[in-house]
Amino acid sequence: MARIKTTQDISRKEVITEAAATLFKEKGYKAASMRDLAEQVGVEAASLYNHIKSKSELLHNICVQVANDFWEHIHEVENKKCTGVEKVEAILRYHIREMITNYEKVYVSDREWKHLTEPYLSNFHTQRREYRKKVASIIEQGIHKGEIKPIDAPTAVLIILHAVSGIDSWHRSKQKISAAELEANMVTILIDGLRK
Amino acid sequence: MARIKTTQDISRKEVITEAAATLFKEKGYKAASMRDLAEQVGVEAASLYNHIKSKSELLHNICVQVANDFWEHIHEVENKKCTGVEKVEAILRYHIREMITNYEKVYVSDREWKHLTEPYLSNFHTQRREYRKKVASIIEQGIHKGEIKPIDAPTAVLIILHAVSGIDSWHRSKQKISAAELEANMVTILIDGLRK
DNA sequence: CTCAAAAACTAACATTTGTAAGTATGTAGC
DNA sequence: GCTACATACTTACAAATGTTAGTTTTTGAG
Repeated sequence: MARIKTTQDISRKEVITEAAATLFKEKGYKAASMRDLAEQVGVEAASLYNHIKSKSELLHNICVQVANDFWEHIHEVENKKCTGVEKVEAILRYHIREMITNYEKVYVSDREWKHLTEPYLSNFHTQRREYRKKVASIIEQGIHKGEIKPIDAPTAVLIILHAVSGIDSWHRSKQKISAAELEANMVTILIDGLRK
Repeated sequence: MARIKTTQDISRKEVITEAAATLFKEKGYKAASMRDLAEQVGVEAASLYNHIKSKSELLHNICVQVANDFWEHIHEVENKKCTGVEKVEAILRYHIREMITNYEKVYVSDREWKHLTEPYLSNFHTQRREYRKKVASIIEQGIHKGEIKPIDAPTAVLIILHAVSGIDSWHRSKQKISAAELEANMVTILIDGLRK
């Protein structure tokens, strides 16, 4: 009888969730079946239900975990004593690093959250909007202080956050530059684009 | 008996394709059912098959149409006599405008092409890669001529193209700035970020 | 070794899916 | 009005899906 491999640190539920993230990223939430997922962890589909409640719970857990990480981080940034540009740069760098180290989950949270069920869908949506407002507000402060060009803040947010999701292509790229170089390049282009 | 509304210029197949684009954008290709689509055009699901061959043909048509538009445009740009920065700006502006005027189809082509079937999937994938190479090559020329900062060109491409897909948020935004302002802001941030 | 708990299995289910076959209805030219 | 064609409808089906129920196997503590 096949068993889901675990270590002391990582529960079977976590193993399943990790595999789900990879699968959801590759095929999309809807196209990924529980039988696919079961095969990935080396077990029959029904066996998964000894560890999880439902498919949608998997997506939910992924999205919540990612959302909380970003939520926590932006609060730290808000309380920092530094310039607006520096704050934006810190946020950007965090997004880049998360997208590199935590790829599958961040990707899934970003592209598949539409398939969350209520009330989690509304919660997620709201938190996402709030997050963007926070970033926009930091940018606006920077504009007022003359550090940042007089641009439309929501547009800047949109550019920065979506640009990061392009790291997807970097992951798939054969001859890739290092993660550090990638980060440096992205910061150069985007932060210089903002700076006055 | 309900009938699909048409004008002289637009065939029933086109009506269905437009509705499909909207539906695929909202729910995702996999989650959008033919019964959903049928309801949208005011007809029974099976009736759609008098006009189309299959669900996947709809996605295929959408993706091909969008891909061809961009493909054609970049060839025009390549043959233009102007600086590299101007070429990149032209490409960026085209992307922005397409994302604004041709929203649903461009969005679907961008996010749902993974669900294309072979051999169309491979073709699309290849063309997409070639397209990005072309843009990267334009940027590299600009770097050599000293118009553009010495950055990693593929990274710049990734940023620009993905930033545009953020226009999605702009469409959903309640109190949006005008399309012209949006374009101006995006060009300011991104092109200034590239320029030396 | 024993035994309870954990984790796997098999079998089955109700739905939903894309689509085919056959039939009815609407429409346009004669 | 008649005919032919386009377009719709009804019915049906096979495959795939998420999930439950019930059973067997494995594991680890005493």
